[in-house]
Amino acid sequence: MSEEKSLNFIEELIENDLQSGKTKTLVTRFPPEPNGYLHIGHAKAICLNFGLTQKYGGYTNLRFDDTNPVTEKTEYVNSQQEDISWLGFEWKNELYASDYFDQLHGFAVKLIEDGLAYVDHSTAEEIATQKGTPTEAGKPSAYRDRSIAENLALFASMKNGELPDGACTLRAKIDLASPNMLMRDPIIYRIKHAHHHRTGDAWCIYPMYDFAHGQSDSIENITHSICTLEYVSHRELYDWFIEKLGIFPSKQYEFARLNLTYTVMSKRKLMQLVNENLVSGWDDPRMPTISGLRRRGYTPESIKEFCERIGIAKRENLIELSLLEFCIREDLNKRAHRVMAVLDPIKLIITNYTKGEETLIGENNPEAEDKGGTREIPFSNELWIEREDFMEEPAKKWFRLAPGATVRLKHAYIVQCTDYKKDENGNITEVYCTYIPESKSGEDTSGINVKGTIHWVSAQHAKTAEVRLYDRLFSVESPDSEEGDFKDYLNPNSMEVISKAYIEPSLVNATQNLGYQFIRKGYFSLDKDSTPENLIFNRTVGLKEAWKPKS
RNA sequence: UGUCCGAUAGUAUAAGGGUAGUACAACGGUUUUUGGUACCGUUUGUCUUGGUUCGAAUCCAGGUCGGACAACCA
Repeated sequence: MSEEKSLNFIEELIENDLQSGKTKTLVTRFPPEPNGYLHIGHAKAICLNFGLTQKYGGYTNLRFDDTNPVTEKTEYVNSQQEDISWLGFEWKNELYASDYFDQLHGFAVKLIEDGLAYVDHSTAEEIATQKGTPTEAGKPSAYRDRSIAENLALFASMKNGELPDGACTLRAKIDLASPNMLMRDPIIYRIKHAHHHRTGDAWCIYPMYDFAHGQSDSIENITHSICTLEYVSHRELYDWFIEKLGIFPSKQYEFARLNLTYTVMSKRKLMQLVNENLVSGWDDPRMPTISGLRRRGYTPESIKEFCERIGIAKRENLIELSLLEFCIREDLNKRAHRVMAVLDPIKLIITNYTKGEETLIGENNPEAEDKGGTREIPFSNELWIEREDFMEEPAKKWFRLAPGATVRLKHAYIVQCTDYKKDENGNITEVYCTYIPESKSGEDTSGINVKGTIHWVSAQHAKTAEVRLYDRLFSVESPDSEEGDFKDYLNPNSMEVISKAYIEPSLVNATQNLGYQFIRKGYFSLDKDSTPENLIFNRTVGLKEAWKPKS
């Protein structure tokens, strides 16, 4: 019974630190920059950071890494908080790197006083060329050896707004010959006369990421600062600042970020899709954003399960979208109510049904323990059925309707096709059947066995809805690694809108809190823009398809 | 040409010197009033060359391949 789940490398590290006493209380943080919406890749990091402290005790802070006022907005702060909460995680403290601007400024002054930082008036281009290349050492700036007093005065005038943007920067004095480019006197403060979403106009100098992140971790006593692989080379700098400043030694650990097939994950690219109106917004149901997935009908549980299954490691990875789809199907299979909707209708007329109409009862979910309760489904002699459920000349192993064939109408009777009509273009318009009265669902005494069951909606009782069928956003597995512009690989069929689908009447009471399975068609959820007058359903994911007709 | 990180089925992820396992995918079957679900089964793997060892995915050395690093972004 003790099937102990293997630990990922970060859990191993933490268990060691806990056992050795190096870590007393585990403290992690999730540190988004509020310059975009969170996506499924962030969800992986969120699940990791919050999951770790849930598992081992301790707590997780939410800290906005807001050191670049020109790209950051309160709108993003709000959306990011909403997404994390929706996933079901609670942060201990809501913090901002900007809370530490005073302390960070003090750290910079200390570095100057210790002869470890200097004000550089070189231009950006000069700094770039002086930096050398990975195989070639950098050269010192002409301003590298200014006196401490001069640096202090200059930094003060930077802070006091006496200099325009770009006039100079504050640089750490480390090692221009380091094989690690980040150690070649990195810029730690730059002048930006910009309005900050929280500090307003209090500052005109802002710390760089490398001078803010580690120190913020340290201020918060973060024990394990977990980030993605691209920060590996920053770790040396991270440790250097902490050591020179003599502050709490937070430690940084890196794992491989999530990549998903048929999508892109960089905030820059997602922003492009939004800005160029290639999607309807950050929460477009085709977007890999948390808000997009939510609108698409994904549940928090399914996303967390996905993050659990993909694992944590240091090797680059590209996860197949089918795994995400598996996770949402698995979850929705347990909870979604089954209903009937016809997306591409043709009429089915039952010629021997003389009762006019009757009310049938259907279980909402055969997979749920209580069957999800029941609902009433009106039945009559004229129904809408799916165009694809009738074949004039049936394929091999065809279980659905065809001339002479019998099928079960879900929750209702067995019918046999007697005739059909076509329009001048050869499209089927009507299918005629006779029904077998004693084959009623639940009280079938006909003794007839049919292979196929199809869904339907009573024509006179049907309601209508707009149904949006979503598919993968890109038509290639890895848009990032294709030649040219990633936008050239957008899937032109990523959204198909069915403006008038027929739905069973019970769906007028649909809510956004519940997923629905349109029987045999897939899982759907009510869109946030849906109104009682104009119902809108989004296809979350199709059902797994096991059969495709072969000529 | 430098430094750092990595390499296990199609995709992910375990095995921490002793039988290469799990999930998704694919394929086949049983059940089924959803061609869904559930259940059963099948196929497919340790980058390479040496070394250490009774024994190597695991330890060591070389190679190969992939990724990261030269923003006043994070």
